[in-house]
Amino acid sequence: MPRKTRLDRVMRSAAALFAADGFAAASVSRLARLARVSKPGIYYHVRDKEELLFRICDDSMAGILAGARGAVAAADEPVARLRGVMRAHARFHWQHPNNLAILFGQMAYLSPERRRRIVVRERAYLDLVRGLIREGMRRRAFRRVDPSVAAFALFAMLNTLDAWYDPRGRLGPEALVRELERLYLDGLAAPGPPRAIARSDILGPRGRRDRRRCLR
Amino acid sequence: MPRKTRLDRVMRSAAALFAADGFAAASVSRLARLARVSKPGIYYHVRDKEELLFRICDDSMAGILAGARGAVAAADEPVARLRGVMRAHARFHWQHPNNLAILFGQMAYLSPERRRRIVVRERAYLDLVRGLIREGMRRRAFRRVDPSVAAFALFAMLNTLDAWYDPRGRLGPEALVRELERLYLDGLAAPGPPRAIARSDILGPRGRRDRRRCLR
DNA sequence: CGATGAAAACTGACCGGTCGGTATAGTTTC
DNA sequence: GAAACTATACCGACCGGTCAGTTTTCATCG
Repeated sequence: MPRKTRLDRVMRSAAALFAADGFAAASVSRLARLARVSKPGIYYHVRDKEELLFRICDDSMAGILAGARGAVAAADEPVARLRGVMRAHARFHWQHPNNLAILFGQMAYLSPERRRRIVVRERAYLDLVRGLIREGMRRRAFRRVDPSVAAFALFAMLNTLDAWYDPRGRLGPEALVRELERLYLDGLAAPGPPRAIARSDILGPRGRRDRRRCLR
Repeated sequence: MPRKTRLDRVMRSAAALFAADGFAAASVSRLARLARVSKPGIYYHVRDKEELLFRICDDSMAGILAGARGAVAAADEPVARLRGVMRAHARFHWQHPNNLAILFGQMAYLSPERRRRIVVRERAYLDLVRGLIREGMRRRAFRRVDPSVAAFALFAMLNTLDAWYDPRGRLGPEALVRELERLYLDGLAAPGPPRAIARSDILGPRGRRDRRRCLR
């Protein structure tokens, strides 16, 4: 009955429905039923079905961008800043489980003009991360990589989380994001000169429990 | 007029259409027009629209799996094998630009039974890569990571290539895949003890042209 | 070799149903 | 009394899929 609640309920249901069925396959009638609103009641707030999608994408990009900017402001070292950005991105995903999937997978259904408005914000996010990587390279904290490729690889990892990660599984959200940080920053290959004797070989075997830590 | 050409043309057009419009938004009439076939001519070969999607997914998974197994057989070291798998995956993507996007983004539209058949093959691919990572860890070629997370991160990078990589752009396919290999294996962070002097600092500045190579 | 006939490959027209969206008229809420 | 709805009925467009009938293919036979 309060003004905002109705539209909010519609938007929330729309996010769930679009994420589950895809924008094209989701029907407004089903959305109305799901949100316990009449169909004209939806069109009272919204010009067309596409506007629902646009609002979801727009709000999501705004939230992600705000999170990233906050993370950058909260640290002054490139590695810490990038870690913060990754955590903020992941946190947004836990809090809005549907939105990233929609943003990543359904944005193509927006009209060119509306899509352009999202792409602008997306570009800003990309530029922020690329700039972070470039700054890290300047400060010798990062290896020389292609900043664009590195940024896209990061987004790929984070944006597809919902496709394969189950928060109720073996790894909790914090453990997962730590694992991703390590993987992205340190890579998969063992450290040390490629063909030389690895440090761990010299140090000899240890207890299994903290193998991980000693290789850090 | 040869038997196979017609169905092949339909399948090829279907892959293009599904990738461009999404499975739900792609109509069989448009597909028929695109493939220069009548609509019943499509249903002569195929029970329903969904079977088109199933065939694309099934063929794609078979191709990717075969490529990965070939790459494993062609090398005997974990790093080389993983590189081979990454290259085979990327090569499949260049050769069938639509298929990975469909496999990754449209598979949800399959019926449960058909989807299960794809998931089984997908699981085989995942297990292959996870096994590769585990073997590499045993041989001390890889750091101690969570094999599942590492495998999914790899797939995320490779499967979303089409969303942001333009083969006609600055980086050619070979250069890109090399960059991804380096990023995935060596990570973003600069090597060496975190707070010690980096080797490049001792060696002093060099010409810009081969900065990259000297850090390898 | 050419005729042939049946199976295979294919087509134009059409169907029931659902879609996004609207019109109208009435009801609740502040 | 305006804003925020609901109920209902409806629209034209297009959807996936089917049917009855036509063309093409091709092994077989004279």
